[in-house]
This record gives sequence, C-alpha cells and structure tokens, in this order.
Amino acid sequence: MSKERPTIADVATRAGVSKGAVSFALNGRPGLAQTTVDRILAAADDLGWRPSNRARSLSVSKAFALGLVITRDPEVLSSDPFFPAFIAGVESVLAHRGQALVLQVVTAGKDEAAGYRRLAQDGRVDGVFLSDLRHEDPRIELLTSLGLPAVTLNRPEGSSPFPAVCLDDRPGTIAVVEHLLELGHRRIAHVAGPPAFVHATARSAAFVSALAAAGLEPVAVESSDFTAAGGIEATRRLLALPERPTAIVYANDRMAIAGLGAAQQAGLTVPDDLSIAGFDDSELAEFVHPGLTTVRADPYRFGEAAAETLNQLIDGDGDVDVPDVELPPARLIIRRSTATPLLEET
Amino acid sequence: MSKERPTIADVATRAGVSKGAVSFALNGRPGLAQTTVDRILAAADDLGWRPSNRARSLSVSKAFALGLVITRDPEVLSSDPFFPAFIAGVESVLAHRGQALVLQVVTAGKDEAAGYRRLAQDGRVDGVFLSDLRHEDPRIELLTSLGLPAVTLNRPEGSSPFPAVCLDDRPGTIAVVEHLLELGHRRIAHVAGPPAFVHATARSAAFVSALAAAGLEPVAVESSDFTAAGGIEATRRLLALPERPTAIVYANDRMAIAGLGAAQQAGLTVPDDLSIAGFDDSELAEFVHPGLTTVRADPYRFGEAAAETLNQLIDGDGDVDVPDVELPPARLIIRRSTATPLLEET
DNA sequence: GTAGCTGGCTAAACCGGTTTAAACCCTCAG
DNA sequence: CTGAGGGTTTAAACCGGTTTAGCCAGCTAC
Repeated sequence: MSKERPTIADVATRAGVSKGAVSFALNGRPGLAQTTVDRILAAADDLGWRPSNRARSLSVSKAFALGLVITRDPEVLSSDPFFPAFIAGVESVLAHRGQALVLQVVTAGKDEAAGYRRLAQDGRVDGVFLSDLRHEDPRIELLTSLGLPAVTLNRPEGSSPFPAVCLDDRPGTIAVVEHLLELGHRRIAHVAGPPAFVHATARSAAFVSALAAAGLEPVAVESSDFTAAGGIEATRRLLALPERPTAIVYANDRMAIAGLGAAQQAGLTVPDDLSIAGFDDSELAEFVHPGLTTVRADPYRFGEAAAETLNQLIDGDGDVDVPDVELPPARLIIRRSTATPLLEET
Repeated sequence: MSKERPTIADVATRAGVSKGAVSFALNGRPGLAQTTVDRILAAADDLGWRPSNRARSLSVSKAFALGLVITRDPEVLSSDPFFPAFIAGVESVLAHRGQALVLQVVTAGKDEAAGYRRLAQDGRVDGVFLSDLRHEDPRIELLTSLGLPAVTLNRPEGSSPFPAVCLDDRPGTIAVVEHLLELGHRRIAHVAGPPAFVHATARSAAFVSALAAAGLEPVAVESSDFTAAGGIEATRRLLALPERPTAIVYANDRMAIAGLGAAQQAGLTVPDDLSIAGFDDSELAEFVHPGLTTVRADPYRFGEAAAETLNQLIDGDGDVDVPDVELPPARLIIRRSTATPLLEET
C-alpha cells in the first residue's frame, strides 16, 4: 500500500518477466505467448498500474496532446460563441485517447507566431488547430517550417499542406438573403467581419452573390470587426444612409444583437422598420427581443471532426494522406427579427 | 545545420565539459567557475539549444503546466464571459515561465471527478484552478486525496487546504440594490443562480441583506440557472406576480439580457415599467437597448492572480504557506436599464 | 611532508517508459 | 547428432534532462 505509484518495473517483477515484456504486452505487440500476456495484464491490473505520460513522451517523442492557439483580444474573445463549443467537441475525442488539450490565448500581432513556436519547440503538442484563417495566412508557412502537423478549420486560399475540416458558411448566408428577398426586401445591407479573415469575406461574397442572383445590388457592405461595438457603429452608418436599408445581414450574432440595440435606440421598430439577421445562433439570439433570425452551425461537431482529422494526420506520421472533411452546412433559423418591410416603396 | 535539435550533450561537448556541468550552468547553480559558466552559456546560445520539456518533466517529476477543468454543458458555457478573460489572464503569467495551460471541458456529473483524476494521474499538470465553487464541494476532498495542488476561486465554505483568490461579489450586488433604492424602487426581485454554487448564494444573500438594511423584503427571489432560457422563465414568473416588481436584479448578464427581452415581449418598457440590472458587464451589456446596468469585475486580473498564487504554492512545494489574495471588488456600472419607476404607488 | 579541506568538475545513476539485438528453448529436418 | 529455424523472452541501450557521489588539484595547517 505504498503511496508511490507502480512503475513498469514493479509490474515486471510481479509478473516474473522483464520490463520489455511488459511493454510489449501492454502495447499489444505480437511475440509474446498469450499466457504471459494474460499474466502481465493481470499483474498490471492488480497493481493499478498506469503508464507514465512523461516517460512515454520522452521515449516516443510525442506529447499526447493537441494545441489550440486563439488569437484574439480578451474582450473580443470574451463572448465568442464558437470556441467553447468547439473545444468541448475536441475534448470529446481526446478524452478517449488519453490526450490533453493545450490552450494558448495570445493577443494579435507578434505574439501569435511566438505562441505556435512555443508549442512546437517546447514539444507541448503533436499538432494544432488552425482557426480563423486569414488571407495569405502566414501561419501555414510558419507551421510548415516548424514541422508541426495541423488541421485548418475551413480551407485556406493558397495551397496548403494540411488537411482541412470545412463547414461552409455560404449556404446559410445565401439562405438568409433568399429569406429576406421572399419577404419582399430589396434594400439589403451587410455588416461584414474584418476582410482579413477568410470566413468573413466568404460570408460577404456569398451575400453579394445571392443578391446578384436576384438581380440586385447591396445597399452597402460595411466592414466591421465582429465586436458589439463595431456592430453598433456599422449600423449607425447604415441607418444614416440616404436610402436606408430595410434589412441588415450581419456576419455574426454579436454585431447583430448590438445592431438591434442601435436600431431600437434610433427609434426604429424591428422587424417592421428594419429586419435584422445574425450568424452563429448564439445563446442569446433566441432570447433577445425580437428573437434573432440567424444561421446555426454546429461548432461541437466541428471540434470533433477537427480532432479526429488531426489525430489521423498525427497517427499516420506523414505517410498517410488524410482527406478533407466536409461538414453539413449551417442552416437558417427564422425568428421574429425578420419580416415583410412595413413601408413598401416599390 | 542538422535538422535535429541539439541536446544537452551537444552543448557539453561543444563547451568541453560534462552534461552535469551544463545542467548546473543552465540552472544557475553554484559550484562552477564563472568562466566555465560563461563558456557553457555561449555554447548553448551558439547551438540554439532549448531544454526538452519532456526530459525535464521526467527527471524532475513536474509537468510545467497548470490545469483548468470547466464543468459545464457546452451550450451553457458557450456564452460565458468569465472564462475567456480569466484564461487570458492566466496565460499572461504562464507565458513568462514557459508553462502551458491544459484545459478540460467536462459535462456536469460523473465526468467531473474523472476529469481531475485524469489530469492528476496522467501527470499532466502541477496544479489546478478550482472555479465555480459549490457548497460542500466534493472536489476539495478529491484534490486533496489526489495530492494535486489547487487554488480556489473565492473561498469555499468549509475549511480548505488550498489558498483562495477572492473577488467579492457582494459589494457590487449591494451597490445595485442601493442604486435601485435611491431611484425609488421598493418592489425589487432577484433572479439568482443555482443555489448549489457559492457565488450564486453569495450574491442572493447580499441582495437580501442590502434590502433588509433598508427595512425591506424582496418581492421574490427566483432560483435560476445562469442561462438565457432560465432567465426568461424566471422573468415570466416574476412578471406574473400579483405584486409585480418594479425592478429585477439578475445574478448575471445573460439572464438579465434574456429577461430584458422577455419584459419587452410582454409589452413592458424598460426602464420605465421595469428596471433591470445584471452582473458581469459582458460585452453585449453596453450595447443592448437599453444599455444594461450591471456590475463589472476583472476576470483577467483574476486569472493573473490565480496563476501567480498557484505557482507560489507549487514552487513552495508544500513548505510555504501561501496567503489568500483579495482582489478589488466588482463595481457598479450604471446604464439606461435602471431608472425611477414610472408608476409610483407608495 | 602529510593530512585535511575546498572549489571545480566528471562519471554514473536515475526518472519510466520503448525498442533493438541477442539469447534461449524447443522442435524438426538432414 | 547437429544445424536450422521459429517462437519467446531478456538484457541493455535509449530518450534528454537532473542529481548524487566522488575524484582531483591546489591550498592551508600542523
């Protein structure tokens, strides 16, 4: 009943074999008689033996952990609905395999590269998730040069050596626009995310093309920054337009909810005077007044798929070609914030 | 220019000394001539040597990592404003010391203990943060038996072997009540968090006692669950009361914002018909309409302090008595959602 | 002149696994 | 009877650090 946890040597002596044999047995490698394997397994069980991650890490040069670097300012990150659910999905995969998730939150800028570099050089992780892809994303080259396996969330623009797990934002965005068109809207504006982000431009491109398909042009496309404060400002600019839009499509819920507040503060009634749609279906979307029409993806599933793909890549050890994964696209959730515009002026 | 990273042995041969000497020099231990130390340091520098975390972990039996277990359902966690900022604060401390943060998101219930157990038994971390303390929290005993150092966020009820980092919620709550009393409210209700949580009951106790100090009793105290959905329901119950409250104090912003939506949907004007106050000052609080009166803490600073305290505990190795830390209390942020009640009926 | 001490350094064990090369045992063929 | 060969098992090296015990040179003390 010693306090010390048993090592593989303890198991070996108890089973009357060598360390090596124990290692073989526990890793299910061939070359041992079945009776011996059973005896070793029983001994390990009796002793309550659990392998030491540290020793294993050292000898096989693996960390048994995956990394996620989140590049955001704390206050922006603060109410992001994506990452918590994504992380939960990742963990659901890691838990089975005894892996851990190492998280790094870095502020934008120089810190970012340092964050990945640290994870790689300290050997903390066997691979990382690459989220919030940007155009000409420097991280792809960085990770290649660091030799750190990665999975990208959605597909980067240029060629990428990494498998991608994709959840297409465009169908959802298009569905929003079509929904508004059906309601009779013709003057529709968009509040986009920062153009540096691939998913931000993907959404705004989808917005524009959906309108174009109906022979329309956007009233305006405002670039914003995914924050509530940014949403407010963009909304004010849009509402000040001579030809005020009857509907605004936001690239995320936070900007949309803030925009909703701004519209109400300006004396407008949503949805009568202005229809508003978001993106994410964050928790509050359903409960603000009026309930926010939005687009729902499944970040939990996203996390699962990303973790599985990254593990395939790591297990394959460079030899296997891991295919991209396409997740079911986000879909439209219609609530009360969108309706037929009250003051029709065709 | 080999691809392999240099080991301590490479440094040793280059400096013409033994491995041990290199180790001594790099850890700044006495017993080496200054000239030798300089030579070794120069050699290490030339080679771009960085210590292997894995080897160090194995030989000194440390993980050089801290752990955070978040026990929440993904969708509840999803819009929590506390953790992201808290984590950022933690990281700001860890980055300097080359430590990593290991995150585990577990669903409530059996999983929780397993989560801590895994972190401990796999030797993933040197200590953990204990957040969302509950009454009679079983985790304190669990961690004690696992021998895992910890820091509690706020002080648990019973005796605890762990240092506590505290941010008192009560002054903020009291300030909210006093603010409402000054505005002339007399019928004030509270929507509390789950009574299992220490911080939930702390806030509701502060609420009740602040009213009592003015010789009043709460109209009602509804127990809810910190979610938007729960906030909606609690609000509906309160609004259905024969003696409808003129103000509702919520234990967090999410419930408050949802409650705001519920009130508006019920045809009430906030703040004229009903004043609403939250807790957290989450990003959206400022931007909903009307802006939410709330209480602002500093989760980033909380994270910093918790990480520093936990590291003191770990470095002290059980010998040192680490003092509790008291952070500046949360303070009231007054916005438009609170005002003098319109229909006075003294 | 030798014992004793001390500062400076090395060799080797150690952490707890994995992995390789070799040894062992047994059977069967030549 | 010997050699080959296959199935089992072991001893030892290895991963890359830390740490302990001990060696050696030079100085002081008696």
